[in-house]
Amino acid sequence: MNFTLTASDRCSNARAGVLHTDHGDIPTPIFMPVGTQGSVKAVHQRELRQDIDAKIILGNTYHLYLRPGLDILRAAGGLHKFNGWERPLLTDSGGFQVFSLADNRKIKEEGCTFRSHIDGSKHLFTPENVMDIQRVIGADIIMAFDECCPGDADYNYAKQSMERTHRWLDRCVKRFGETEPLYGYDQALFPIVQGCQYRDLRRKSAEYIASKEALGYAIGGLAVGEPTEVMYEMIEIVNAILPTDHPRYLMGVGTPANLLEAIERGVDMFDCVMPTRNGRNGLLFTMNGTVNIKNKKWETCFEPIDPESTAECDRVYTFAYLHHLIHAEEILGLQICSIHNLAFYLRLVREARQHILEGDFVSWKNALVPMLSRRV
RNA sequence: GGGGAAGUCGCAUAGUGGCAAUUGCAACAGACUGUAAAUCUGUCCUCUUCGGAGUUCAGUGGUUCGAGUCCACUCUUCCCCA
Repeated sequence: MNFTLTASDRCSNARAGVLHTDHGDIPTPIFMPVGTQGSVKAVHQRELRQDIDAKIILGNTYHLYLRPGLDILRAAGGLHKFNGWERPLLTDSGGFQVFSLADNRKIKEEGCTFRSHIDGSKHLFTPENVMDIQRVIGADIIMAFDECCPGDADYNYAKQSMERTHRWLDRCVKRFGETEPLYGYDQALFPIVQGCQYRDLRRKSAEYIASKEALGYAIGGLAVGEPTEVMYEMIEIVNAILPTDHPRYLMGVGTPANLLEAIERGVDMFDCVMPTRNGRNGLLFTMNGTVNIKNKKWETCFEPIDPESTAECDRVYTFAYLHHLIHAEEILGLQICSIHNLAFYLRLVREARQHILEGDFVSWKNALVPMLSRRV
């Protein structure tokens, strides 16, 4: 795997590039739809390819390890074969579940013990076995096992957590180096910057992570409760330290405006459940702002959802019809909302890339951000 | 014609002397950021300065300190027998 930096914006830290993998090229900046359990919820692979043109999607180590389990994934020949997705895949390590399943886990130096949310059984995740599990899943990009620290953690906890994440990283790198891909194509390990909302910790973490000479670098532990401005500041601090010739991946972010602000600050890759989850909950992202399709005002709006969209459903179906489907709890409604939002996110990063190449990214972004944050 | 049962805030329900009144649905809003989420929260008689205030349980009248609840009559609906 390698990264080509195609263009750097003169007025900001925004960049355009291409990430080459054995499953195909990924133009950056890029948004990666989240497919936790080997499926992007409510969206067919056909739609991901044709309507949305997703270049890479995520899977999750914790969820796939619990179900279907490693025996099945190994027998299938890895996740690409199992779910029929022949483009690149990235797996998160379970570090986010250390945060989101806080009531069901215990962190120790060795690793983290989880109680399964499915059947209550106990499992131990260590940096070593998380590398082994991600070898079996077989994503093109795999993530270091970290702790995603809560946004309101105090300084001492954030420091301890960060230092432990660094020690875990060393063990991840060691194990990763001692093992081979199982299915005949390369895998890259991305380390993750932590440090919560503390400037000196973020700097320290970025320096430590940068010293690992990885193929890409991730920024974790943001958008977990801290103010948006703090998040932007942390991105600036970290990206000033991370090498420029490798992709930077901002984990779990965010709103359309968050994406553009982070791109301006030099981020290349994003993933977030927001387009799919909020879509299933009736929220549409558009160039004019957010639409709550459940609201009565859409009952009689017979305009197509988005005539400019790459997704056929956006051109064919109207707001009124979608309003009806969501109220009637028809599954098709969830599908249309999810496809629309993902197509919108991919269009947003595609346009961002185009404007970086054309050299007018900042003015384009500054005009668009206030629109994106409105409520329609 | 005779006998029986029942009418509660859109619908359906709870309530057997202290009640602006239970619960579900519907409706109307809001939240959601490396997915334990097709989930969760709020409002849902009227007004409100969010402290409260005012009118309610088919209708009318009565008993009672106090009635959705007890009594009388009226109206309406359903069931059974002719």
